[in-house]
Amino acid sequence: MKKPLIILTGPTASGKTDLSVRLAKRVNGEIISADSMQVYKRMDIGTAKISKAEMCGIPHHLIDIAEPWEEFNVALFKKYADECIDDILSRGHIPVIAGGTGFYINAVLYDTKFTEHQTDYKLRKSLYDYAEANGNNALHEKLREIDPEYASEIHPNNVKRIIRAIEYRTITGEKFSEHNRREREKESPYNYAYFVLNMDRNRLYNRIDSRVDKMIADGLYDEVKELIRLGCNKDMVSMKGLGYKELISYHMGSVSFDEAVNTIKQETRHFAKRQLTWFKREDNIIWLDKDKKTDDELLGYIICILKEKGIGV
RNA sequence: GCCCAGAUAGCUCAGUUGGUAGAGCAAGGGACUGAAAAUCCCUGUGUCGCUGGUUCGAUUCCGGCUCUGGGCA
Repeated sequence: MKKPLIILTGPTASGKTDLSVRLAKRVNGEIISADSMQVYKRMDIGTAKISKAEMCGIPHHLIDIAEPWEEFNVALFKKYADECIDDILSRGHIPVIAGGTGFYINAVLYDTKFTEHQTDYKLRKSLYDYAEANGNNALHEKLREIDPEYASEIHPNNVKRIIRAIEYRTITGEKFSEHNRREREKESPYNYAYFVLNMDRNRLYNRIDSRVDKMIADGLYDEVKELIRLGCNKDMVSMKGLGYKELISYHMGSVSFDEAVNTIKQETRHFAKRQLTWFKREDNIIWLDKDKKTDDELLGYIICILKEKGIGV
């Protein structure tokens, strides 16, 4: 008997948070956030983090679990999420994954196996320097020597990925392509329903623009200044978040305030598009069209599907 | 009113010594398995302002017109 799991996601600003709370209430569920930025404390405004009041008493997990200067990644997320799911099920509730990081969702949904090892920053740096000095193609060649399969899949300019593949091979002795193929073949251990919110592109973009304006009005810059005061800098993963990196640039004087805000809007629109690309290639997605249905109707539709699949309810 | 400079892809512009055009950005599409709000890849036909003329052929040269900047009165 597979464990039940509900996933509710969608591009940024599509209205996930609201609907997820209503859904959790309805099915006696608890929410696990799958959001690579909401895991960080002190980053509330820029990540559109849900407030205590908005939670309406529904337990939310994996929010505010790391400091912005701490390391966080998909492997840690997967470990914590697994623990949360077991805990929630053991108490007789249904786990509801809500959040926009498709990569994190997949890790849990397909039970991706992450080996026990630490990131090798020294190796990463030396490989990065190698690419700087000899060109991306030279680094790509290095990968081809140890893992020709992955090398032919990955573009020579995708230095970050190439470095990871070399790092993986160096640390584990296994080819990255082997690992990927093995994990891709996996079937989900869950009896799941994977819902993705979507709406007209222009409407989504307008919502993004006005949400960014609201973040600014709500004091996003003060939040960023406080993070800088605490020692955060642009090289930290947390500070690569939308809204943070741009306002750090403004704070350092490299762009005007208006330019920074416009860049946040632009980059967030690009991000939403990338999220949709991710969801589109997933199997078994159930699309929720916000243009054609109200949230009440969508909720009814979701419940209907959950009943069919025998999940909760 | 006169003079000058523009008018080319959604935007900013390049270009064609006359053979119907191309960059950046935007937009669209895609990849992704320990940085993922990251990283990376692919996609450029548009009455070349309108209208006459020269020419085998004009977006390109010439004239007129319209509009937009700037200058002079």
